[in-house]
Amino acid sequence: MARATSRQENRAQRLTQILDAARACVRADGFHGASLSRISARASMSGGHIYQYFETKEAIMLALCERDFDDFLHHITTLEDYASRDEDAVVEALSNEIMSLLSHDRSALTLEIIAEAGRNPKFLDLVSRVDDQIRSAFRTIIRPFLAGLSDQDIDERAETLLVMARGLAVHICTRPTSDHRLLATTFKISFRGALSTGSARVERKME
Amino acid sequence: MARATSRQENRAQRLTQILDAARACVRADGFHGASLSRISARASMSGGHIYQYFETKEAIMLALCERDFDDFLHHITTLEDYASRDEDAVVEALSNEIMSLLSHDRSALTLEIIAEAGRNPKFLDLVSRVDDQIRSAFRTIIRPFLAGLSDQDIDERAETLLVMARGLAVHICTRPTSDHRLLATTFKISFRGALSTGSARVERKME
Amino acid sequence: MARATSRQENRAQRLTQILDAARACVRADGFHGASLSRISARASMSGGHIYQYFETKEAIMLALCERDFDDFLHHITTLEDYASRDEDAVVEALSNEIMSLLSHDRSALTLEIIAEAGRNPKFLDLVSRVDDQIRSAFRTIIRPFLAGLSDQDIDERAETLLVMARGLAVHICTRPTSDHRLLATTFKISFRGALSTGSARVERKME
Amino acid sequence: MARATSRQENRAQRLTQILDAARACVRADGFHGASLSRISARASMSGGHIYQYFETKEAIMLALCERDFDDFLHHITTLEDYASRDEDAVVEALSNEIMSLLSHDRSALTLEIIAEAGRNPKFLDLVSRVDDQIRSAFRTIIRPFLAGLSDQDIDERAETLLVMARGLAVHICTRPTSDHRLLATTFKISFRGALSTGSARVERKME
DNA sequence: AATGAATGAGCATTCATTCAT
DNA sequence: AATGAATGAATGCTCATTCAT
Repeated sequence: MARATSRQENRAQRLTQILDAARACVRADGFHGASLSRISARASMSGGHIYQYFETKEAIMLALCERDFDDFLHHITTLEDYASRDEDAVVEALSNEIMSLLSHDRSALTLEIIAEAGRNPKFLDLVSRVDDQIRSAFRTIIRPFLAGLSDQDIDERAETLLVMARGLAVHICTRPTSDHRLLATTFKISFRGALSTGSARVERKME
Repeated sequence: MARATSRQENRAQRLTQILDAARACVRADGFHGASLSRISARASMSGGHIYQYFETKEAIMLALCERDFDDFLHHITTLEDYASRDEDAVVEALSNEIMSLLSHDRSALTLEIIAEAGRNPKFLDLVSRVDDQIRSAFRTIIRPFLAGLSDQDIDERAETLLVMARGLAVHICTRPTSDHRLLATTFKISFRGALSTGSARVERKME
Repeated sequence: MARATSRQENRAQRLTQILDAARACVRADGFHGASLSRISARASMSGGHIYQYFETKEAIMLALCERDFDDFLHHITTLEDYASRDEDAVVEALSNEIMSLLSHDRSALTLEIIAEAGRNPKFLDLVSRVDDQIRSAFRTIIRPFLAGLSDQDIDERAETLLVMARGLAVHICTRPTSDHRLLATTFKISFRGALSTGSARVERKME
Repeated sequence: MARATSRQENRAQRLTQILDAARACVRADGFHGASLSRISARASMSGGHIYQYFETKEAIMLALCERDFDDFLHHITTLEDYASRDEDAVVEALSNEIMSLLSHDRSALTLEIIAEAGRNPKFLDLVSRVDDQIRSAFRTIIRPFLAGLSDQDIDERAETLLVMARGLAVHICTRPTSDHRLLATTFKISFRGALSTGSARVERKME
């Protein structure tokens, strides 16, 4: 039993080693630029050994994304608790949470994934699944403040926040020196727009 | 003289050939995956010949991005004419313009560039320059509607629109089947938020 | 004692497991293509464990061939009983026996071995030993019908049958849909030629 | 024109270089054992350069076989001239021709191909095409001597010679020291059997 | 007896780039 | 201006084998 446990632990640790190394390499060289020989060197393993844990390089990348997304989603779902607070508090808290989730490290990986998703359906699936959950969380959070609106209206507003979150990830990577507070503020501005019932006018004009 | 002109024209045509081919290859395989042998085949030129126009593969990619960005900026600057219209008209018109600029084709290329910019300063420079111009255009457009606000306030709102534009590019690639009208609406919602002077409250809370 | 027996039995069973798995893998992928990891998977053993039964992959292959050849030879030697029958009966019976020994399965393996024997003396030894025994059996069978001929003459005729048997193995593999009855007939035609004393003329011309 | 010619010549020479090197490597290590790095070294070319002439290693091997087979077939078809000679002369001449075509070198390659054909349809096609032509040549040669026999009878006899030819190739590889005269004799013995009309008895007994 | 972790060399193939023509 | 021959390093991946447990 102790033996088996230690083996499983060892295996889990190896997986972590590989994914950590892969993450660092992807950050340095991108998905395609990250080579298995460099990943294995960074993981302090022989090249061949990695293939006892992952069947292909793509599998490593997918696992890496999944791990990252799982972590992200775990935090996202806790946001739903904000649904019961008052508007200003929610805007404030959610914006800060979003910003803290969007570390430079994670954002860079996210952009790699998104670029890859344009060509590889496996990655697109991953992205879609995360999108769905984020959208759903946002919907839950904003619905109480938009009592009179239709489901479609609420969906549009949730989508707005999702678009902003994606845009923030881009910004964090392309403007590495930019002020986080400024970025948080842009999210709040959009958030206010999304919570404003007055903007129903927009819809009317549209149709 | 006629000879010289024709030479220059020939050269310009070759450049176009190469960049068009490179663009198609990048869309199919990404920056890293696009190989010079495939680019040269698509451009109907020999592999070696390309090196009389570009020193490295990276130079091709940079030129490709520059060409795309120039085209984008040319359209963006024309947007500044909207500055004189009334609010609803501007929201409506600008949103539609943005959406039409963000073709799937261009968005996909933009994401490649952005991902690359995360680790290659030459690409980051390119992206930053475009960002600056877009931001500036947005500022010009929204300023008339936000008469009493400080420059910083206006900057925040312009930045919001820029973030949204980037987020929309992401969305267009990762949700290829999604409704363009929905995406346009999300931009409008943010836009309304950015034009709302009431959201000054947000700022007060922040500091 | 019982323990020892069971140990030996266990070992024998393991050997069989390995060789059966190796055979299946060789058939699927050839000598070179058959990998130890696939063999061990098919044998339901760990990769490392196999090395307690065989020192190298080559040793497995040699053992596999030996086992197959032993089985083949066991059948071949029983053919010598035909020596006492009348000519037509022997031609008929021996041809059928040969055909039934040359299953597609065995023939495919034989061809692998023969190709390997061309460059690996260990396999060549194996093949030579089997050849010798087949030749000897054929000699015993045909001698009664060729009373007046010299040993050399009889050797030539036995060799003829051996060549035909090898050729049939090739044919069975390269013409998988071909009629077994046709192949049996070709053997009979050669057999008749080998039993015909008239063909002594041929020899005379030769020298 | 001179330029173009020299280029084509250069290319043809390179192809020959590669195929010669491949042939030597296959003889030494077999189809799968022959590595491209060794082939390219033997051909005095860089590894990558070979891929401007052949798309895959398999393509090299197929081209190698085709070249060998073409040469073989070119000789085989000249055999049909024997059809007009008298029986003894034909037996003598054809047997010697066959033996001279079956050099050790070619036979070894043939065995590789045959073993491979069991798994790879592309090689099987190659072998089948050659088989068909050899069979056809044999048929043309023996028909004049078997005037009264049915087409099926003649087919059986032609097939007999084909089986012998294949068996001889095997023998030449597995008994490298064996006497070529002995092997020629075995072919003659079968040949006599195939030309004997008396063996019609065989057929009668068979059914 | 049995596992499977671990290695490092080797594989076929592709690549950006250079150069003689 | 234009070709495509040529290079050699690098890629993802598989292999036979060893070893600690």
